[in-house]
Amino acid sequence: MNIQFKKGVLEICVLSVLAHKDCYGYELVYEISKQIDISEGTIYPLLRRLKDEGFVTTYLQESVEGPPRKYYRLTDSGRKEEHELKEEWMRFTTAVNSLLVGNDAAE
Amino acid sequence: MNIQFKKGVLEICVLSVLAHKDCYGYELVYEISKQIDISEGTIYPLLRRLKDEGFVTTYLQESVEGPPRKYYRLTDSGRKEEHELKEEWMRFTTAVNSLLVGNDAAE
DNA sequence: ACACAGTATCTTGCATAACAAGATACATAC
DNA sequence: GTATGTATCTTGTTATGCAAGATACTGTGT
Repeated sequence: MNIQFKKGVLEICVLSVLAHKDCYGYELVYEISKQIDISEGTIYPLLRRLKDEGFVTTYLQESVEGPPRKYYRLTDSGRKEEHELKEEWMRFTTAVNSLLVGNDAAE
Repeated sequence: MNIQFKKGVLEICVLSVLAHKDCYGYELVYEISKQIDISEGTIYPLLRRLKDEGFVTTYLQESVEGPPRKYYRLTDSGRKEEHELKEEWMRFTTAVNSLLVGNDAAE
């Protein structure tokens, strides 16, 4: 998979999953990996950024299967960001596709 | 516009425009800018990479409006790359959208 | 002659984000 | 006590886009 394509997009994916339910990091990797390859070395720094920017808050919860889990929950600001980023992503892919298709049609 | 989204995508855009017609760098900026912001500091290094990788060849042509233009033409390898990258881009956006829509539906 | 705008190419240094690899630690099973 | 699965986090590397500026040719206005 082209790593470059993911730049900026994984952030929307994380926000989008969190808009559905609170998750811990390891769980997010599992959920997103159903569609897109993502590694732990990517998710944890990303989650830290989202917290630093105020888009998520965290809380710890114990687990019977291993060490305690750090859950992430969207803030209002995070919900707004999720919405805006998603709109921007849609605009962007529409623009790209019109460029690609436009040139396909002309071949 | 989110700069990160463009990572890797501008390369397909350039290849796709070149699949339609030979272009010089300045012209590519103009064509792609109709849909996506792109600057000259991006296009020239990108074109050099594409040439180093054997996806394009170049030829000079004089202009009455300024300095000579360096035209870029797709090679067979470049045409193949354009096709493969486009397919990968389609697969990627489908995967992302299914993640985003999936969570929209669950809200 | 001189300055300026438009056309055209190219380079340097910076910012960002994803990843591989590894460190750490808890729980359970063998 | 060793290995496996769960879980978090850090370090160093890599790739790409951008702003800013350098260079140079052509035509226009003064």
